[in-house]
Amino acid sequence: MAETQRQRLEAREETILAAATAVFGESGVDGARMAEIARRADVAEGTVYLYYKNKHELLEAVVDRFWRELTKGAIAAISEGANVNQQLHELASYHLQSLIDDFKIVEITSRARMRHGEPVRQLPQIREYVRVFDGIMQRGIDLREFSADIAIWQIRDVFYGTLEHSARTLVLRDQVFDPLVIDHLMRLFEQYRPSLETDKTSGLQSSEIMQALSRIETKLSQF
Amino acid sequence: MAETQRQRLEAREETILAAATAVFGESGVDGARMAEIARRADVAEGTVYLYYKNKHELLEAVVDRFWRELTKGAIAAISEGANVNQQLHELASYHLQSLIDDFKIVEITSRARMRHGEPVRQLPQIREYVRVFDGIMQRGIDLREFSADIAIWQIRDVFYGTLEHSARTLVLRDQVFDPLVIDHLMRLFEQYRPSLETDKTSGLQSSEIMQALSRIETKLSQF
Amino acid sequence: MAETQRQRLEAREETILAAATAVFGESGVDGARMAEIARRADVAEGTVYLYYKNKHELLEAVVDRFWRELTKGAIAAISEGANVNQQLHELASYHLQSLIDDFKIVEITSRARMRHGEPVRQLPQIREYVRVFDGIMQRGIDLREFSADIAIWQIRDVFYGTLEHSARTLVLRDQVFDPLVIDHLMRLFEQYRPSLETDKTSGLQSSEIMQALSRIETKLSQF
Amino acid sequence: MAETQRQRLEAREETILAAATAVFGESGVDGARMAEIARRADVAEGTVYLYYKNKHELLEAVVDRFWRELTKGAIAAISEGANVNQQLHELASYHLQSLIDDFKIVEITSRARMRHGEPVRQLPQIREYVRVFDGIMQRGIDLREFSADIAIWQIRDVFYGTLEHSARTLVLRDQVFDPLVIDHLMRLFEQYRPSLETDKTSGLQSSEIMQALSRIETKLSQF
DNA sequence: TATGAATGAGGATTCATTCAT
DNA sequence: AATGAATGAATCCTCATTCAT
Repeated sequence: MAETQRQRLEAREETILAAATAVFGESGVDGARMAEIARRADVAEGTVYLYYKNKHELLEAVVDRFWRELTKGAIAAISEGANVNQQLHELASYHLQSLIDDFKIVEITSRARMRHGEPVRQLPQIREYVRVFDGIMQRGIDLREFSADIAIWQIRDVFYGTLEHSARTLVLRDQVFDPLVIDHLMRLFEQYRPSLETDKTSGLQSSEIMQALSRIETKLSQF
Repeated sequence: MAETQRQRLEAREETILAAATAVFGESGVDGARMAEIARRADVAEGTVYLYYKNKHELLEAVVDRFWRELTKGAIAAISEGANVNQQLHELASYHLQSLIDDFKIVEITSRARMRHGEPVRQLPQIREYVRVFDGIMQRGIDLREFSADIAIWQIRDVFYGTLEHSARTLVLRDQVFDPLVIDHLMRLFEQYRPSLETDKTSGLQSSEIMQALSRIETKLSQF
Repeated sequence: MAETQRQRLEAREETILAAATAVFGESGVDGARMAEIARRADVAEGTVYLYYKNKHELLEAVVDRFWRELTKGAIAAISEGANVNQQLHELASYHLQSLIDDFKIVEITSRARMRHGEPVRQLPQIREYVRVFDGIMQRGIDLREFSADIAIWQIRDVFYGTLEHSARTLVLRDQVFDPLVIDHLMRLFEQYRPSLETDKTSGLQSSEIMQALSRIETKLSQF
Repeated sequence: MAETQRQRLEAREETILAAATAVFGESGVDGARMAEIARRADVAEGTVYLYYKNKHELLEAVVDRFWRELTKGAIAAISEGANVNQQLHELASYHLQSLIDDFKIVEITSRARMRHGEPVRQLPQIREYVRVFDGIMQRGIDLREFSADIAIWQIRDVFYGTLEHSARTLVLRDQVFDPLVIDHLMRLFEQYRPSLETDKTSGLQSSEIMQALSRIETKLSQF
């Protein structure tokens, strides 16, 4: 009984959060109406305030949930056994698709960072999400797939920056996911690989090619 | 006399625009109060409406001016005689610094794109600004400093995306211009240089092989 | 309970409507302030908008109610069994008194007819009110108390026109109901009674001759 | 020169008045914009205030002019030598047509009567206009064309009330001048004629018929 | 006398939040 | 816990009027 009761509450909270996410996404922070959120969640206006103190806290919850879900999805999207390159490819694809789907929420995120008009450094959920990328990169370095002297934070800016900008471009043009974007980005990452002597002398036996082939094998082994 | 009169009007319009830019930048579109803008421009509220029909048109004017000025500044920042690499370096530095200074206006730009709630494809001023980058890249290709087979739009996403993301990171951490960001970005662009001699000797160029492999991977990932 | 709740809402709506009627009556449409209406109804400004979408809809409701009540009152004022003359007398008295009491609302009525700046032909409530007069007149014709060849719409203009003009005159002079006005109007209506016996004996009825002459005059005046 | 100067000023005043009349007529008192009036008069906004202290005084001037012109027109419309009936016919026709043309100004008249929110008894210009009707009626009494025991003010209410109401009806239905309205009204006035013995005994030799014939003769003599 | 840019008070309307039921 | 009617502060915009030129 108590269990059922609690479950009902949690389900309702989730319903409200989903409705809020949709409305914030469609109308932006200031365009979103608490009444509309309540209507979509099929609860009374006052009920929303039983779960969230005010509009800003609801926004925070929406943003929080969004990045948590994004993190969960990212982890799920990555093939555990795959090599670093493959994983980056998967993460990039997942990120680009997510941005295309929910660009508005990402834009809104900066608003949730505000506390009394002053910006808060960084949301912990985003830190968590970023950690997925960082983990892959670090593993790449550990596995000598990436040079040890790269600065992950710089590459991170390239990775997420490029994907965000690409997503915005695509969304503005009503276009959908474009694999070329991912391919181009991944090719860029070749630069971060450690330079091997063999690389420079031979044309075909380069490690790049070997790596690409290994990724393809990995992929094939998944069927 | 008539000249003086007109100049006074233009000066006043500029004052209002500057005040609006500041207030929009500090408070965002919906947070900005017309009364505050008027106060800062030291005019009556009604006066603002003599120059701009409503808040949204004022916003459009602000955004328009911002990108126009940005374009002017970018062109001025680029050394005409310099080589392509140097020009890109200059543009990147200028762009990063501008973003750090006026990040909010960039964020706000998307709001100015709205017409009757519906988004407009692209603002002509931004197209103009982007053309500066495209021009340099095209010149790079023409001068054989870049491979002829690169897609400028993809590189553009990397360039602007990385700088925007870096700027946001820096701003969030209250940091200032970091030359490392530029250096890293420029090193990344080495990749777009034409293949080296060794590549040209082997019948099948490694980059072509890489591209073919990439296409295969893409295809595979779609299953 | 639910009954009580609904009653409370209806009572409140009525209170607002009454307050609005008073304020519109005193200050005219544009002179009326929503804040003043709310104050008189003893509700918050926002509350008015829960019941009426905007000022114009409130005005429409006020006008609608006025004419409905007028119709109700007119029907109540007429002695059902009385002869046509008596009924007309009662209606005229009731109408004159109503106009003296609420002249401003009648004047305002034309404003409620506006939709998007364009006038609407006729309000259904007024049509309903006018039907009371038309009914009596028709009954008078049926009962041979009035000639069959009268045009009700013309007599209607005389009836309401005279009463309205008289009411305006009285109100302007701060005077009250004057039974002379009614008596005079009723005496005028004698004219619409069927021709007397003497008329019926002559082959060509004098009224017919008069009508023919009148048509000739009309024709002549058009040159 | 001084003459020319004064004429120029008077012409300008007249232009402004004409523009104001048009705008007040189209948009009503509160709907009328001083800027629009100035625009139509082809003067600057401030110039209007050189001629009229404020909007209300301009309104008063407009109404004043309207009724003055109406009086002038009415006097011109009446055939000096004609008999009373004919003159009433002419006045009624002129009044109905004027109302159809400028109904809005008549409605607006009541607004010009306001002084500090309190209504003023009656405008002198209207008194003047009404005198035209009264004069004809008095002459009718003097010439024994009307009974001596009628009350002119009561008949006046019938006359103007009927015409105003008819005009409103016609305007609302987008119709034009309808001679039937005048005919009906004039026939109603037969009632005010002194009752003659001969009237009641003979069917055809009634004074009414004679009078109508005399009106026709009058009319014909005008060609 | 004429101009028209500038003023700023005023008002309709919205909507986040509260609270009696 | 849930409701939704009520609140009223807050804000964009209009426009009659003024006044420096």
